Amino acid sequence: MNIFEELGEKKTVFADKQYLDHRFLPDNLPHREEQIKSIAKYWIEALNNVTPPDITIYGKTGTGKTAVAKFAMKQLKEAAKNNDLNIRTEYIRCTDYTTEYQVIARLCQQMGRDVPYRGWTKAEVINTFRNLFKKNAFGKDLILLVVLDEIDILLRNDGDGLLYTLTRTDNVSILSISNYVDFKKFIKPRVRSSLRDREIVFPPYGAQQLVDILEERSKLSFKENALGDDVIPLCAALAAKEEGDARYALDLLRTSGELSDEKESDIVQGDYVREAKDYIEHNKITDIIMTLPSQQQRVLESILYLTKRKEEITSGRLFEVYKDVSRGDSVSYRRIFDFINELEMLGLISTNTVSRGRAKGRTNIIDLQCDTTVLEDAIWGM
DNA sequence: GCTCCACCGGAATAAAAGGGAA
DNA sequence: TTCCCTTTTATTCCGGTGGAGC
Repeated sequence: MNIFEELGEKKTVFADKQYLDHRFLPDNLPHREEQIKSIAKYWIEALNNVTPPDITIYGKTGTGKTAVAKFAMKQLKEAAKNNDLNIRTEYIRCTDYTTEYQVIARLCQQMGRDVPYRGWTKAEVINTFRNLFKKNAFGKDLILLVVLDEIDILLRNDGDGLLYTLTRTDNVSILSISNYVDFKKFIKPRVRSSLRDREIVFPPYGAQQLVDILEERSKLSFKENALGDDVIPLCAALAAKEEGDARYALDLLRTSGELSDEKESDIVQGDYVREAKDYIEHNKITDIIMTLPSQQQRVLESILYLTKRKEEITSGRLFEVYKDVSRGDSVSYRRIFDFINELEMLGLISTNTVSRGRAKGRTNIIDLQCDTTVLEDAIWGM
């Protein structure tokens, strides 16, 4: 028998897993009606052939920002089609397109103009982009709504040039999505003044709200009676503790189901959820570390070494150990400073700057934020 | 040969609080 | 006790280099 067919016949608690993927866009988003309406209230201008105001969305991970934005895009596209208007919506994730050049080039490409990744000057690309709005044979003005997801990443990396360019292009409206409230500190005043944005805040989901979300999705994705009574409340409770992260809740539910299949059980048990929690945590860390550049792995290795020796990790001591580990092939302290910041952004470590007076000066105290055994497995193992 | 940009490091500036002067 | 200075490192600013697409 064919091995794929054989595996395909294995029994499962799932009806269709795809509905548990956080990228799946459901037809309705429970407990986000208000936020959708807020966006619609501004974007409706586009249907009157007026460029809508810019919008900024804040909220922690898994609070439905991306889903709501995409939902609004879809709805607007439908409405525009019905009214025969020339409205375009483009979604760009700034972790994939990390500089002004890349974003503008991507926008050109998505709107049908071929632009090379390199070779052109920034000005050429921007001109090409702006020309898209000029000639319009059909008389109707083109209005572009750009969704910039995780814009804080781009601002940190490349500055506010992109926002400057976009706000100074007629008929472009920006919807920026950020995990951090303070991302505007990266925007200089000259740009901030032209970014007259409306702000919408996404609060974390509460446990009961997460239950509603999970129940809706589980109806689509699990077979009937495949879930134990306590499974959804448990997933919701655990995710509520993780700052109301719906993505995490969905992950837990899916992984619990997968564990259940592995054990060839007909019903997902509450115990599997707890197992799933460990599994996800372990995998998350391993994934992050595997994709880390080797220099950063070395920094992490040094931190692990010092943690195991129960030494207090100051930035100076870390640099010493790092140089030792690197054996000549090391980068400067200046670089390590950046690496430490990046590791902190990833949630692997935490830092705390303290000052110890005249004799000792300032230093960073670094703490490992993940399980040492998991980290050891990831760095040494495999 | 041109451009973008990831990666890098030097130099300047900022920060905090113990130490010492008053 | 108060206040300011010193010390040491964090943090920022900025420019250089080289690989890669064109």
